[in-house]
Amino acid sequence: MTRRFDLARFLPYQLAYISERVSQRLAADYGRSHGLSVAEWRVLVNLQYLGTASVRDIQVYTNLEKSRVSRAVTRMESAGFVAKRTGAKDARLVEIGLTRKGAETLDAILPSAVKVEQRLLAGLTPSQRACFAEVMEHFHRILDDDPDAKPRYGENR
Amino acid sequence: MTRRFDLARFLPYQLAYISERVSQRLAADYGRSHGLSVAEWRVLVNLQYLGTASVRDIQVYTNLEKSRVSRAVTRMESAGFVAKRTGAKDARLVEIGLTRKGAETLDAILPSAVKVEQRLLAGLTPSQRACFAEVMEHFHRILDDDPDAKPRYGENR
DNA sequence: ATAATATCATTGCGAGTGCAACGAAAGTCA
DNA sequence: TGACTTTCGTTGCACTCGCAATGATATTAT
Repeated sequence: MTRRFDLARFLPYQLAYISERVSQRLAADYGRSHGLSVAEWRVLVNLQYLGTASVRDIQVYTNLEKSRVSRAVTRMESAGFVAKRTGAKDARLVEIGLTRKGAETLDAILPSAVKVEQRLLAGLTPSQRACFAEVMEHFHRILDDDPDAKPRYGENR
Repeated sequence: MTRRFDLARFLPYQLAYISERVSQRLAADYGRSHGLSVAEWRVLVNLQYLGTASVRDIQVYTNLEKSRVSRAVTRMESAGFVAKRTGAKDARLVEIGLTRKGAETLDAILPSAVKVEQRLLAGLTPSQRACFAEVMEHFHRILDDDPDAKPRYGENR
């Protein structure tokens, strides 16, 4: 019989919990006001960052399943946030870009998202922030060396 | 037009990413060997910790939707991991407990889960661990004070 | 050039999830 | 006691997700 195991002290659970709590807080802003899901939010942000991108580009950068990206893009196209067209140079790719409406929506959302992040980080000393970043990076490196963990960026590449 | 926004540097994304990566690594163990989902894993662990519990107890402790708990319990009952019976003192409650098979399964899984956690924490200095814990607690406190965030424990209580 | 292989995006399917509604069982209060 | 309210667990519904299979296009090798 394994010793008593307290989920609340279990690192993976702690990470999942804080992550979910922060994520929900964020969604309270962009979900309520514009009906966006997490996947859609990430796609939107990625498009602002890259300008134009294929499904695969977005998949790698946002760390979402490609089918999830594909569907998010489809939904957002119906909603008028993004425009899709077949790749000019490579017809397998899809060139996805923000519409004016998509850009405006993002501009309306981003400030509050950034504010949430700032509130979370405010009150932390520089050394605390640095330490936190170190630890996160440490976790990633451990997983990088673990053959049973998913590679750091996307499923491939 | 908001300034270029790099998702990779965005704290909520970083938290979601590390959480998901760790979670998947964990599921690689208990999912592959025993076909458990995250919800089922949490329920199992909780039952070992509490001995016997109601759906509500589990919901609060594991931070899962009550319907999610209810269904996880149903699935695990079919699988023979847990036993349900109507509450003796309060007939609204359900008394849920591990079966021998459930306990044995958990004992088979727990060590590898603990090892994953230990590998993640190994190599961190005591001050790094302390700092990390501080920062996590800090995030929670910020959210505790945020009316738009979900309360820290469950939806109520 | 042509056949074999690889890459990209979409979709069908089964399963899981959140939300709201519901029924059953306490609890409350006059 | 009897009406009203609250708590607990389940379920219907619509939706999303992951995975594998598919079709289309490019790339590579013979």
